Amino acid sequence: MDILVGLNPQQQQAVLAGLGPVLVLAGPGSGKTRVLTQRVAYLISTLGVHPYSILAVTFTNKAAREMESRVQHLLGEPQSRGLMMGTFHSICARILRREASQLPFNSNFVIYDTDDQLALVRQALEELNMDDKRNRPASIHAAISFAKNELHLPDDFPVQDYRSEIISRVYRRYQELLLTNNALDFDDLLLWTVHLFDQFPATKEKYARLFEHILVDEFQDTNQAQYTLVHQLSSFHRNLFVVGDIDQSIYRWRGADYRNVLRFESDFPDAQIILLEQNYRSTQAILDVAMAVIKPHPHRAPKRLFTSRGSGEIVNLVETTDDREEANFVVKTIAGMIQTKTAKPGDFAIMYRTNAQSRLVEEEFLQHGLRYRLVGAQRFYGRREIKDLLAYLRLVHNPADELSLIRALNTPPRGIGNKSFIQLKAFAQQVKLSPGEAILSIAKDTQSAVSSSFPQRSVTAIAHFGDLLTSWRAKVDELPPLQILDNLINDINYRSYIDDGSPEGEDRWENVMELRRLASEFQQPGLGAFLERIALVSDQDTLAESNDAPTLLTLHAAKGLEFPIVFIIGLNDGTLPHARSLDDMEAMHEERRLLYVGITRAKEKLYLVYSQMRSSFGYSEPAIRSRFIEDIPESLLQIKTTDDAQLGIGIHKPKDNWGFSSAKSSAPILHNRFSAGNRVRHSKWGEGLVLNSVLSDDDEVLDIFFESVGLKRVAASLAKLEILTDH
DNA sequence: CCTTAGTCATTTTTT
DNA sequence: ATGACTAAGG
Repeated sequence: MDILVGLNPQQQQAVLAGLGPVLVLAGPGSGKTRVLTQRVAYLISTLGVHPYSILAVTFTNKAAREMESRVQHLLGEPQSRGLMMGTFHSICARILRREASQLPFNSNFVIYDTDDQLALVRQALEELNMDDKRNRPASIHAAISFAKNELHLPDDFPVQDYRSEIISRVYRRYQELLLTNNALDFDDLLLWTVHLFDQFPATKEKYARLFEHILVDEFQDTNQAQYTLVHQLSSFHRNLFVVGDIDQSIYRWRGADYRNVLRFESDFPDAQIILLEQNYRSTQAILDVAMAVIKPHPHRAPKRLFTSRGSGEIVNLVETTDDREEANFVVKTIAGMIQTKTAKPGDFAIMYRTNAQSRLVEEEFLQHGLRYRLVGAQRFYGRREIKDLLAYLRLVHNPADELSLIRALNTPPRGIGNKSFIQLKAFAQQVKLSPGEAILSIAKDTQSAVSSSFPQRSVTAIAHFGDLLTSWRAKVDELPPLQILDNLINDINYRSYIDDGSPEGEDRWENVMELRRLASEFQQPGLGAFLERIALVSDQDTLAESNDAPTLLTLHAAKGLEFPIVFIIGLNDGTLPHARSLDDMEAMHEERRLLYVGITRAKEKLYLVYSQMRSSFGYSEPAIRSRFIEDIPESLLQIKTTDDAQLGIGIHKPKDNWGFSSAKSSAPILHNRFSAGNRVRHSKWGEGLVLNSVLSDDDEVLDIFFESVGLKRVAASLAKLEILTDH
């Protein structure tokens, strides 16, 4: 049977495991994706299971798509049609749309992102006359989210003290607000689905009978709600196949509980347990470091990792002077290896603890004129122009969405301000409609609004907006998302609003074009699928398909991926482990696991990098190297310093008396355009005095003292500088 | 109603 | 250092 070709005995055992519960404990790089894929193929082709009777839960939607295409490839074309695959969140969204008639929202619900969720918490606080300074919205929201993941509804939210009383009341109001907006937050998707199955046993039974086989990846990162859901869905057939690795559990902070793996063993005492220990990804040198890092972790089942890939190159531990130099080291090293053809640009990954750390590295890439790809959904969807247009689309899809209405109503400005909106809300309440629906009714019949003490001017403006909304909605079931998007971009003249001809304006328009490209992937009429995809994109989903450039990503986003050459930067106490976990044992253990995940992403080469100084909030402070480094025996490491001559890729830099390093080493190709003593004018910062000018790579780096902002370091090619005096 | 200057908080990690 | 939010002016 060619489904088993190339699998080791343990992998085969997993693929062929019989009916009933199965727990696969899979170390990093042990081929668990292959096992999952081949098992699905095996179920369909050999056991004759219908694809639509199989539910496979993956950690990202991208992983689901990949698995689907691999299964298809194994089986030959159409046999895999109907497979239910996706993340917990996207699967729940599908179920909820189908079953919305039994629930207090309709199937056009929108999924609120983090910003919307916070806005709603703020609104709840305000309505309850609570101070949002004393009660931080973010922390209240975290508490609500935590409660939801533990399946606590407002009614059974445990109230023990003053703070939980506050949270309980905000939670209750927050939940009401979501429903009036016909909106769900991320946690609701899980919560409502569990609730649905609880309240309507017949519905639960329908799905439990449907899914003969359920497969769950990354089981160590499920939370209480997801665990319950898996139980409900597998309650009929009990064919539950879960794959996980406690050592790789990194989402405790969002409610995940690796003890679900242990709970599985006790809840299903008859479960077959299969251990995958052979690693097919990394060299032994990398695995040894990984095991040294994870070894001190308490209460873990000791797992041996072994590889047949040979010992490989020793792992590098690199000390740099500060974080700027850290970034410089990484990019220089990469540039060097690309130049000497030691590696391809797509072979590299740079991993860090916090998103903020990407910036210095990005700047360094820019300086070197190298392309890179950045993993992170927030960066794109957080942009103003994207949020604007999505607000319009969501409103067209679901007029009850008040948050989107507020955003769309006055972008671009059309004379409907706060006052008019308050009047609108009052009017809407009178006629028992949501504000969005009220606008539609005003467009139809201006008189009703005028008569209820609305100034004529705002009625006209609102009616105009209502006409637009009505016209878009009229075609929403006929046109694909791209058409709807284009229509509204035209109708509101959006380009002239955001693109003023400046470079920033062009960037904004570029982003709109990117959104159009995303929309064009959806051919079917209707906005539901498109909006849902956007709401539930994971960071990994944004990873561009073409991998011909180094990848920048957080350690969290790196989960499940692999790269030939990996740099893990910022290995300093306070960064990794993060300062926020210093006083929490469990959190500290999770930081260790996070580093373990990062290390085990590497196939050939690994660089662990830290620096003596780190800057945060703009100030540079001394830092000590990560405590986790101390757990690695020195014999496993090649220790380097960037002022070490042996490194020799031009990282060595003499220090000038400002404490800045200046790279005079590279042969100057250009001439200095500026010199110390020049007075210059900068478009934003005004006049300044050049203190120092240094040629670096193919640019001129200037230290300038501006009257307005003080000392700045700029690249002459980027900052448009005008010389005021000549010597 | 929209622009601007000043204040302030912000740094985990993400569906 | 940067950006988001608030209060005052056009």
